[in-house]
Amino acid sequence: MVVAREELDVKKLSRVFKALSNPNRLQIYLEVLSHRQSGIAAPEAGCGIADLIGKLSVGAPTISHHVKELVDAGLVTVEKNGKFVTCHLDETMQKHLGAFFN
Amino acid sequence: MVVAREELDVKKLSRVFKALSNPNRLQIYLEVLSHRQSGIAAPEAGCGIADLIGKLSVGAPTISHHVKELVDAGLVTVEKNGKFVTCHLDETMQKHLGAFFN
DNA sequence: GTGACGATTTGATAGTTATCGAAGTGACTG
DNA sequence: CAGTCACTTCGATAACTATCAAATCGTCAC
Repeated sequence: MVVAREELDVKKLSRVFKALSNPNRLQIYLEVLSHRQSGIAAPEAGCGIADLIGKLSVGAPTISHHVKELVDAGLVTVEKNGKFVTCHLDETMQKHLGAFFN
Repeated sequence: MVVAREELDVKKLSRVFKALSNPNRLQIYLEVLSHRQSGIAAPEAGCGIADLIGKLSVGAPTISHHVKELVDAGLVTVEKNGKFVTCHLDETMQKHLGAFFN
C-alpha cells in the first residue's frame, strides 16, 4: 500500500538524509546501530560519547554537534547519566526508512 | 548476517545520502520511484526531465545539476533519446538501501 | 543549412556546513 | 568548596552547495 513512503514528508525526510550525509555523522549512526544490534535491552546497549571521540578523529565539540543533528533529525536519542551521555537508536525511524526503500 | 550494511562503505553511502539530502533532489528521486512503481516494464517507465521541471519550481539548469548528482551517487540512471532524457531508478541501490535499514 | 527546442555547461553569488579553539556548565571526588 | 572530568556552547573561518542567468551543445523539422 506504499504507506511508509507517505508517513514522512519530503522536508522531514530530506533532513534525515542530510543528517546521514556527513561521513562522520553516518559513522556515529553506524556505531549506534551496531551497539543496538547486540541484543534487545543488552546491559551495554547504547553508545557513549567517549567511544565516539575515540573512533572518529574529530574533536569533542564536533562530535557533540553531530550527535545533536542526529537527534534533531529523529535518528537517535540521548540519555544523560550524570556526567555521561549515551546514544540510542530510534527504531521507529529506522523502520520508516527501511520501509521507504521497499 | 548483516551483509548489505557492509556492501557500501561509509564514504559512498554518505554520498548517497547527501544526494537525497536536498528537498528538490529527494523529490526527483521520489518522482523516479513512483514512475517505477507503475508496473514492471511499463510502457511509460522512467521520468522525463520536462516532467520534473514542471513539478519542481526550479529552473532547468538546476534540475540538470540535481539529476547529475543522483546519477553520480548511483541512485538513478539516465537514458538519452534524441533530444529527450529519461530517468530510471537504480534498483540495486534501492535494494541495498532497503537492506541497510533492516 | 536555419531555427527552434530540450538539455547541459559555465560563471557568479548568497547561503549553509564542518571544524576548531576557547570559554562555559554541571556533576562527581576528595 | 576546589578541582577535575564529560560534555556543550560560542565565535570564527574555510569549504561547500543551491540556484540563477547567460551561453553552449545536440537533435529534429523544415
